[in-house]
Amino acid sequence: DKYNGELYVMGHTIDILPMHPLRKDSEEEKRVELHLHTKMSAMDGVGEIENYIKVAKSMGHKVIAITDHGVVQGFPEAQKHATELGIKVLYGAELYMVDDNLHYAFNPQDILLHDATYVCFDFETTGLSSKYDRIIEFGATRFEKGVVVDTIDFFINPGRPIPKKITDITRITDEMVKNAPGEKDVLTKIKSFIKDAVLVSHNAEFDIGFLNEALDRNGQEKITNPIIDTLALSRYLFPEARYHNLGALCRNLEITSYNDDEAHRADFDARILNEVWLAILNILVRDNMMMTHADLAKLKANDAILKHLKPRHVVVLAKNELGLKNLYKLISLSHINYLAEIPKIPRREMIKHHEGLLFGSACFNGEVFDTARTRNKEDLKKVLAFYDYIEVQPIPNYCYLVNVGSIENNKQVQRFIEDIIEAADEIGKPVVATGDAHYVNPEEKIHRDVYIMAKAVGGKPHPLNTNPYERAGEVYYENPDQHYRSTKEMLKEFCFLGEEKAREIVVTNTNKIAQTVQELFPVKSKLFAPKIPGTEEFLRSLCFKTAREWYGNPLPQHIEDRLSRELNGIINNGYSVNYYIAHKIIAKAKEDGYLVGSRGSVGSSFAATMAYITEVNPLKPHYRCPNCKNSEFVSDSKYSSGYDLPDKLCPVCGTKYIKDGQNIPFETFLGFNAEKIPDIDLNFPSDYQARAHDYTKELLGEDSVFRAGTIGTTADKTAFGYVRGYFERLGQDPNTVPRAETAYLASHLTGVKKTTGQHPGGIMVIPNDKEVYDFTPVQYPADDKESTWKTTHFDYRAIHDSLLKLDLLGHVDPLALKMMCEITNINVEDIPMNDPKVISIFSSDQSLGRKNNFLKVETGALAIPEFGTDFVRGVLRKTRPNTFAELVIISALTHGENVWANNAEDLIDQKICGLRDVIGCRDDIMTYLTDKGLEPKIAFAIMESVRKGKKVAPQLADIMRAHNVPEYYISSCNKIKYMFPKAHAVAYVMMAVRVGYFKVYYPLEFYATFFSVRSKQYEFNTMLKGEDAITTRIEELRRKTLNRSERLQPKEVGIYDTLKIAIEMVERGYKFGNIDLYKSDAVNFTVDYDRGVLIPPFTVLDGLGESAAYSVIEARKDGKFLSKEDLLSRTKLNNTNMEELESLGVLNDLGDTNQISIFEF
DNA sequence: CAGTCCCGTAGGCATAC
DNA sequence: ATCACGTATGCCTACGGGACTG
Ligand SMILES: Nc1nc2c(ncn2[C@H]2C[C@H](O)[C@@H](COP(=O)(O)OP(=O)(O)OP(=O)(O)O)O2)c(=O)[nH]1
Ligand SMILES: [Mg+2]
Ligand SMILES: [Mg+2]
Ligand SMILES: [Zn+2]
Repeated sequence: DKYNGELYVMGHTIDILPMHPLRKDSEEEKRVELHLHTKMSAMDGVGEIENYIKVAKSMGHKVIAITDHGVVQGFPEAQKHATELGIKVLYGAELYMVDDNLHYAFNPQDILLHDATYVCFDFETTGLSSKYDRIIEFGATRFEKGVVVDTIDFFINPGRPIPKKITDITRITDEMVKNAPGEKDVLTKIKSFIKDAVLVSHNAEFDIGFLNEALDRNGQEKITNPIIDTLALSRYLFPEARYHNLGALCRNLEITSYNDDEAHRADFDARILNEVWLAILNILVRDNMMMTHADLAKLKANDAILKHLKPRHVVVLAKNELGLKNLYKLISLSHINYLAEIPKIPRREMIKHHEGLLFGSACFNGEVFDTARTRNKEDLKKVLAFYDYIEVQPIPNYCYLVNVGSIENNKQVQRFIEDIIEAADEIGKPVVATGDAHYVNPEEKIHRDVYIMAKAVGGKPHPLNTNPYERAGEVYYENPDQHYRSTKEMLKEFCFLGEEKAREIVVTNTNKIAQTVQELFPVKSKLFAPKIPGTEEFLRSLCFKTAREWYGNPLPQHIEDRLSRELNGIINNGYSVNYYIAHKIIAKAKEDGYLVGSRGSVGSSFAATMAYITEVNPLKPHYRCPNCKNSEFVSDSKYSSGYDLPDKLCPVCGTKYIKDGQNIPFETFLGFNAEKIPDIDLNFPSDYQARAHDYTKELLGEDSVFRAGTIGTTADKTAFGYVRGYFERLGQDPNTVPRAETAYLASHLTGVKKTTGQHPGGIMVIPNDKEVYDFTPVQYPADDKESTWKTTHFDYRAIHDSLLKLDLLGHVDPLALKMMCEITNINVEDIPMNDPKVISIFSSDQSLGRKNNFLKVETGALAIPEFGTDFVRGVLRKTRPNTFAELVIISALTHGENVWANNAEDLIDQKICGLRDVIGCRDDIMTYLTDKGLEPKIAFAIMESVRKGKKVAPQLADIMRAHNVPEYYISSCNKIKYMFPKAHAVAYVMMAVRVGYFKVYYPLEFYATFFSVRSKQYEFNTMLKGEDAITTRIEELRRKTLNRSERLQPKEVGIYDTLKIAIEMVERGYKFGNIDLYKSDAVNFTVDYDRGVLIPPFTVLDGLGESAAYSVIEARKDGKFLSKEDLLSRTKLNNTNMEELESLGVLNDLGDTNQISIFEF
């Protein structure tokens, strides 16, 4: 397209080709992948577990491991898809292990530190490996009785070229060592210098490793001198410090003689080290003059060292249920006790929890490969001993190290791999070839490339990025190949070992490991409900007590029957504790002066009504007498809500009847036989929610309640951003990339974990006889140690079937109602549900009494919760409801995709149904189908699948047809994407009616509350100016919505929403007053009854937030503001705030400075 | 007095009921 | 190009300004 530069393909005919075949594996005997990352490896894995499993199946693989970075959040999906395809999953994770017991001393001896003789020394070498590299310089100082008595420094010819990298660091060239003696000729010299002194080195394992290796090579004994490591001591002394190199240690010890120009030469470093050691020695013996070399081992480092200890990757696989639990414990410990930006786990905890687990040595970030790179075989074997099996990976997996120059070339990588295998063979540790897969197929490599290029959460570069700081001129090397490899591919990668050896590590050993692992199912389907002695009886008697208070004693038989039946279901299925707790929290909130809103399917339970958990009464429409407890049930099908019954006096005692009953089946909540696991939902005022949550800890104990966790992943918008960033960093303008390509790439980047979070209200309850680790690991949300809640590592869906949830949600409605009740002195319970004027606002705006109608509204539903949007008001306009029952139907019809639009609306338009016979809520489906003669359980199952947006299964649709369910009904079911339970609709209509009551009868209080708690955005100068200004602005914004090329910014949408309510208020004859330094509240609109206006809070101004607003309230308690200067200095207002206040005329009475102001007095 | 850190404010995004 | 589900919590980032620090 020449106009927009996009590439277009014009299709004339379309042939549907067969699916691209999944990859095969031509080897007969299959390998097992023991190291694999899914999208749950944050900002790194791009392979979908479902696809891994499908490809594994296609390749004939029977087993596959899942080992994400530090987490097990991929387990649920893995189990789901593996079960479907009959693949066995090895459940595990790749953990970050640290050694937090520091080795300050080697070869311990009982020598008094304060008067020992020391040799501080340092080597320069050709590289990091004591085996493959050589010493090129030795420098040392000898220190006796408080004075340096000798120093020494000389070069050693390594007999090989010095790598450029080393010359860059040390400034030592081949030329300088050319005439120096060789290694063999200097050993005696070194030994005679150090004699039997205590040796001090910075990173002793490195220096001593080189020395011993050299001695060994030349047939000499290793040294036995006592050794001190100042690197470990640096961590001990400065646990918070990030860096512990010699320069950093000098800065921390305030040693100033260190300088970068002379550093990294053995003579200089040895001299500095001598100073360093003296300083440390002073600190150590200050408290304990008698401290010995051996005593150093007893020093106990602070936990803060964890943060800066280098983590080593270790793969952990669960062999059985015990192992799974131990794995969950390790995951929890690392995310809670040892969290240090990343979840670390000390080796000792690994050892403690080893039972049921297999430890594998992981990738090049594991200690095995590191040891192979830096140490000799003997050390390597010691390291290998910790592991149950040893991993080696294809050479391309290590390319990062070669690219950045840490390893010379692939040949050297191969040598390290061979060394590892040789050492492992000698001590009988099985070696396995692992692929460390990060994506499924080779062509998906670019998806990971995009993530390697992207910044992780917190702005951190990906560890494999070869130009992490985006320096111009530096290279982004090609990233390693890490797709899911076939046996054939893997054998080829290891052909350098010879056919037999390759087969052993690729096929034989991986299968052996897999065989020692039991097939596990981490997602449990059995429910473990909490038990507290006495709660069942408490609940039963509470419910019957309320019932008798309401309906008399003895209870009418059908009420007694329903309550008993419900209570049996509730108690037998383990819900009594949750009912009990919900009851207690609500009682507490009320005691604390708060309202609690009802919500959710629990309103279908009469027992819940009786326990005051919901305001919804699910019984059939009825009257009951508050005085003599007489009740009267109404069978007239005209009334489907008790609130619509005509007023009536009790025939027995003449008292005005209470009207109630919504006709809701209990089964919507729990099913016929507890087929589903509902939660209990409650709407707490937003400012009370946290307290409600805290109270569960008090009631059940800290170890029994956990906030449900959520997993935040990359979705569309973020994915597009990453793709654009990727092209930008490669120097390409992302706007020149075809949109289709960007979209294609982005679509493959979604679902990758970024962070974790907290469920909006869900509190998971752990039964007393279980531990949380029986179900899930725990963590802090977003790994934030300051969080008041620990969260479940798995999200709610994964543990839905095994644990109960209390959903203590936040909502503005109860908060708003409380505010309105307080300023009007009205009791919520006294607000009628059938006030004709109030009900009329849902079909007409007459009762609002407005002078003008700029927006041409036809109903009064604006600003009524869940009814005030353009869409819902449109439905109201079309249906003009005038009963509570109709509002309930409309509530459900206007929530969820394809419920009204493309569905009920069409049926009504085509006169196939009336408003009262379309599917008007979830429960309708079950009731209707049972009436048609379907088995209740089948009717229930269909209801559940419809409300979840799933189509009715074909067999079930056939059953429906067999029972004469019309085709339109089936297709209506199939279109619904989501549907309210009736109980929820009732609860929400109740709230809407209450809010409507205030809107009709207490407009100023209503608008004050609306603007305080609902409005997201204000444009206060427009609001203050009044009707003309508001209508002009609305018109301007509306024109923008109609204009296709222009879109309203989110902020403008907010302003638009607020102005719509503002104009309604103004048309009803009410006004906004100005901000008043002494009358305005910090955050809420208040009513000025004298002037009949609303006084805005300070926060209506953009950029003036809560903190600044409250500071004004505080400051004015200390007396009047004398001047603008005074106001500015006594509050947290900033200059922009001041300017805005000024332009609104709020500061008219104030002079610029105090002098003038005093003068004016 | 410039650099750094922390706080307040706002907006974007993802997830959930 | 969205004639439509509405309302909630929470995490991350950017930015500007004041307090702190070398
Ligand atoms: N508007 C709207 N409301 C929702 C949606 N999902 C849930 N709600 C409301 C209505 C639900 O009854 C209420 C509680 O949600 P739950 O997830 O607990 O489901 P519910 O209680 O209906 O069924 P349950 O028995 O818990 O499985 O929250 C939604 O997608 N849109
Ligand atoms: Mg629920
Ligand atoms: Mg819920
Ligand atoms: Zn009576």
